[in-house]
Amino acid sequence: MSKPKQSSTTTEQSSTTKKQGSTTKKKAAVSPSPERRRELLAIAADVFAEQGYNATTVRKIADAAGMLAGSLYYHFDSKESMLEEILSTFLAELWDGYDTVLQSRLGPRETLEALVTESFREIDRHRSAVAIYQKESKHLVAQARFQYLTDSQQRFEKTWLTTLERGVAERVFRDDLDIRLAYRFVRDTVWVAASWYRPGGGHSPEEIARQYLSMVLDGIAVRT
Amino acid sequence: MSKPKQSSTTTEQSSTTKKQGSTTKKKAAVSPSPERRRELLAIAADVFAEQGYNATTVRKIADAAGMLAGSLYYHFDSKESMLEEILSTFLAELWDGYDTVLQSRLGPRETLEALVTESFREIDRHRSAVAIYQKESKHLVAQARFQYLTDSQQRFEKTWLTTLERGVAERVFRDDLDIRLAYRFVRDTVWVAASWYRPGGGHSPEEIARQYLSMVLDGIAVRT
DNA sequence: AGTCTTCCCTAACAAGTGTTTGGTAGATTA
DNA sequence: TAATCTACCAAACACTTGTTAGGGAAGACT
Repeated sequence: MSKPKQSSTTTEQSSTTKKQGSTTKKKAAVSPSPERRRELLAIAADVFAEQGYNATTVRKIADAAGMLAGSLYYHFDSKESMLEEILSTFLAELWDGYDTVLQSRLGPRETLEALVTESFREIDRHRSAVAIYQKESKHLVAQARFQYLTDSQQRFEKTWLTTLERGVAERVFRDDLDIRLAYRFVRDTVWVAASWYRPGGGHSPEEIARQYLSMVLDGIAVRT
Repeated sequence: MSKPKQSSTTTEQSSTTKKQGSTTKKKAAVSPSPERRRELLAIAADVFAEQGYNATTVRKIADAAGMLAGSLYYHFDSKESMLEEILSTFLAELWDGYDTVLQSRLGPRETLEALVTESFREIDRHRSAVAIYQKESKHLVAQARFQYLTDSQQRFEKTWLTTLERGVAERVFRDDLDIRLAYRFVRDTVWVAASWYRPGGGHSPEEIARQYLSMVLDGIAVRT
């Protein structure tokens, strides 16, 4: 929201926009160390998660990092590119975990259990990123820059739907449910946990996964 | 986020702050018709829900309403008071519905079913307000002005926990589950539906409620 | 007829926004 | 020792933000 500078629509080589003119890509500061970047991104992610992306000013991030607003631009192109880097690294690691699960070619029920458990582990590791993803992804998908969010979402949906359909075909999941509703049900129940989950809160990710799976698979009612 | 004007901290009777000095309470425009207010609030709620509160400028709301930004202040004190009115009227109607259910003194399972069904009806009626509530309430509870959000949340939690505990005591709900986890499970699964639910999408609120209840109560696995 | 009331517009304001530019202290390298 | 590089600061910039003040057109009421 904003994007100052840039006068009209097409002309770009005008006056103030000098950018750079040396190395390879866009501008991206001089040569910041990757470790410091990660530190700052972790801080930014926490602030984004707590206050919301739009409500977070670069000055607040800088405050939390013990520096001034302008100094952030030594490490990052823009506030938005911080957000992008946070979300894309999270999604990359998430799919790393998912792919490992999917390559094991388990049965549908075991696949579902493994995916859910893996999801809770990711929530444990990337709590802030997950919270940001949930709150902001809906607006971001409209922007071309965040195309990978849409891609990921579609792959996500396909993965889950396939698993559920396989389960129905193999008679381990009920066949009297709207499968898309079931998908959203499973998906949402898992990820909203990021909004209240705090690491070190007595429950390990695996424990939470076990209980959630127990409820999702068998329900909360007593069997009669 | 902002709050311009108001120079220092305590002095208030300075220069520009004339406010008014006539009727009774704060300032609140002259005498806008309640119907027009409701119209504008509905529009504002849609924009808030779609873009997020902080990302929504008063000019965007005014655009959607076919008027200019300043004109909104004939009807409302501030952008924040629009948000407050949207959320408080939603919560009032929600508790209206809940209280009707609770006063029927049904059994725990029937209470749960009725509460969930009522929740989906509210999502149907106040889709935008629910979406706003979910995204923003976490930041808002910090502000004294939104104290009623905290109150409502606590009453919500108490209502659900009591119902679940009663169910466990009467042996209709499983006793091997962490009841607080079960609470969050039920609560979240219901309300996140607002993020994808669109009225007229083939499913009535009652239908969705039925399917959700079926999953929550009996699980998605086939009974063996 | 005139006065009031309702509802909006025009035009500005002060504060806050993301971002840029130039500089500089301290470590690293030549 | 001088040159270079790293990571930051200080100060500004163009723009956007919520909000206000004054005014005016159209109808309602006296």
